[in-house]
Amino acid sequence: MHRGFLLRKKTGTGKKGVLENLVLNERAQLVLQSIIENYIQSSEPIGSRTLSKSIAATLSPATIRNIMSDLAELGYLIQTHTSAGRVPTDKAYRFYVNSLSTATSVPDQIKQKISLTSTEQGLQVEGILAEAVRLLADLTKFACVVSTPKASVSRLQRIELINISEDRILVILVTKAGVVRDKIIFVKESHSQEFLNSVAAFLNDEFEDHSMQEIREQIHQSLVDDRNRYHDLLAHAVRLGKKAFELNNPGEMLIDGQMNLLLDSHFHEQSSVRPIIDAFDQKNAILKILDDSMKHKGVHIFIGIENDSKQLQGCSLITASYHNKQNVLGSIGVVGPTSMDYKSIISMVDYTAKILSKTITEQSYD
Amino acid sequence: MHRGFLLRKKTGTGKKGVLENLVLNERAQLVLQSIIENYIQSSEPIGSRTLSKSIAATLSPATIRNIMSDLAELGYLIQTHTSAGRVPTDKAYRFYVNSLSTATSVPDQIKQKISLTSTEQGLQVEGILAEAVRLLADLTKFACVVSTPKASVSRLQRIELINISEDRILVILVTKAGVVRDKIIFVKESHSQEFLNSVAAFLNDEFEDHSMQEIREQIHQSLVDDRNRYHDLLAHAVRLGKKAFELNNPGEMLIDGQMNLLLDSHFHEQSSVRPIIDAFDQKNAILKILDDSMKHKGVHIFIGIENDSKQLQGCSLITASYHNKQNVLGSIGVVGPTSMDYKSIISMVDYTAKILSKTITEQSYD
DNA sequence: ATTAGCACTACCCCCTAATGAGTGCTAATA
DNA sequence: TATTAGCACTCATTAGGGGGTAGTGCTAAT
Repeated sequence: MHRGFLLRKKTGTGKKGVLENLVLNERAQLVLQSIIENYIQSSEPIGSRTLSKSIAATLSPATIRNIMSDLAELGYLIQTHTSAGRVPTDKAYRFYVNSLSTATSVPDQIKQKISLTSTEQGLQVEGILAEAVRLLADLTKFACVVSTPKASVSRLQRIELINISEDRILVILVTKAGVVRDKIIFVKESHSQEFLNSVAAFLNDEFEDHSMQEIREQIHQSLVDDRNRYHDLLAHAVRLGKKAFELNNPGEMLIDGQMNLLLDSHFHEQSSVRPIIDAFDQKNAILKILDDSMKHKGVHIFIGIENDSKQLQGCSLITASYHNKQNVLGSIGVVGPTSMDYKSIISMVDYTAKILSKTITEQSYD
Repeated sequence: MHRGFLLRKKTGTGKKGVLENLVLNERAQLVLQSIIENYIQSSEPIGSRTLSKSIAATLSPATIRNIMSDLAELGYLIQTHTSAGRVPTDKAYRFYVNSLSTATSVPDQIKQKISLTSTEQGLQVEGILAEAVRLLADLTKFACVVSTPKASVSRLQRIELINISEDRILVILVTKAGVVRDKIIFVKESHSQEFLNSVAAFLNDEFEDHSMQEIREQIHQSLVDDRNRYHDLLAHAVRLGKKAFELNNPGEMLIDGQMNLLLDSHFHEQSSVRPIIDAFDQKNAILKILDDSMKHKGVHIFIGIENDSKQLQGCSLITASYHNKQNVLGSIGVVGPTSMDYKSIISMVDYTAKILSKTITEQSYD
């Protein structure tokens, strides 16, 4: 048993023998990294012989075998069958991405392709997002998702109330971020358009530039506080406003390039893609990841088994949030095989998110 | 050569020997129909022995072989190789759907599933369409498409102009059909919101209930006719109106269930699905079919080679238009293999389109 | 600590033979 | 004359067997 030589004490801790407290020595790291990179390219099990050729350091196949054997014991590699080469585990990919210098930059050639033309066309945010997600899907050849701006953080640009029938009012909300949302609210009594105009004018006056969250809170306050009860316009404004600003839309997301997954060579069998497709249909698992990724800056990586959702444990997600001048609005991400080329995909997602932020900021309404 | 017995003179024409003028005799029709139905179920070549068991009339395999041989000569069947069973051609499917009694009704069990709940929720038309297309995709297990209401035929409910920056105005158009469209127009001079309000009020007054097409024509007329040139408000209204009503959106469509195609057993090889996926991405070929299908009532069927677009010649489309009280708005359809179960799919598309029409009519703004 | 050498494993590819579902043709039959 | 039984033939599919190969683990030598 020669496991000992492969490990090295973590600086600072004196513990020994407990695997979790130990760190791979440099040579083992090199071998592991090399296996991963080879596998990402070929998506075929890597053997000691192949590796001894491609690796920088000159190590004999036998030595590599020993190292590999230990790496396997530590859970970084597995074999599909006894006499097959080794395949990296999710733990290995995690090691790999952690060891990546975060500053991989996108090749100029690709940078040129990442540009969003929408602004000139006068497209809304949704259009820009659609373009971004399609672009990223084309570039990465995987499936891509983007969450639309969170309603709660966006700030009000304008509200319009349109009388469409006895008991229905069409509400149109325009946010500073450039999102137009419409919904219908039902009312008991009929209102004239003139009256609705005054209500809208009042709400605009009162709430322009406030976040939806704030607005909801203030309206709630007004309802508790009955000072306004006797002022007809105000009372109506508050009542209609409550309905109008009631959150509603469960958070949307746009998807593109799902097909890429099915056509991708990394997913040899269709059965492995099936759960992922289902996750796309149900949306919530992916939305949750996108939401979580809004909380911290930078690129987020979720590798296979790390995902809470069982359906997503066969794939990896790479996400990055986008923002305008004031707020983080949502996030954009790639869904691909755990054996994807993390290095380049990470940089593409990062760069695309930045361009997306820039484009949206430019065309925000303030 | 015993081709003669299989054919029967078309009633009324005396011509003979020209195949196109002849019609299959009843037994041949029965055999062909049986082959098609078997193939639709199994998607495997049908042999004479298999058929002689499943067919209603008692015919020996040998007899069936003779008939099949003739059907093959007439272009209804092909063999993948010499000693394989027969597979129906697109011509056969055309014969088959033409011979279907148009009045196949949907089983109650499925009828129950076809219901659009959106109305209560106060969802817009786009939401209803999204729900309809998803429903149909789930039901048929194929890909489904629906075209959004044509801008040109929809009638104006309301227009809003919102000043969002020095040189940009957000235009919101609400149509009677319940579609809310927004776009940004660029202007040279800045306008106050009050001014925009008067312009909007004028446009609403003038054009409510007119179709977009009409509005565009009338505005065009006003521009030629320079009567209004000296009236400031009018002049601006016409100028802004021109931009606002300029059609732009190239006709949209919603897609769902693309994945079903890739997972479907009828498309054995992925390569055969590829062109169809590409057609989805490019949209125009499918949009054209949906547009065409709006011109006539009822269900439309496009089988394989009948499609103008090469990409779609490997699949069949079944479409039906939907409408509100006044106008045909768009159409909804299924894209599947040429060997799909036409009987049930046709009835599902038909029924879904009807429910869709009903739902949209109910929530139209008049 | 590293490496060379060797026995062993299991997949993959190719060849072959057997199977079987299907055809077309011909002669017999009703 | 239309139908059917019989038969030879075709060809995809499957199973089995051997050789090749890429890989492993172990041991002994360096």
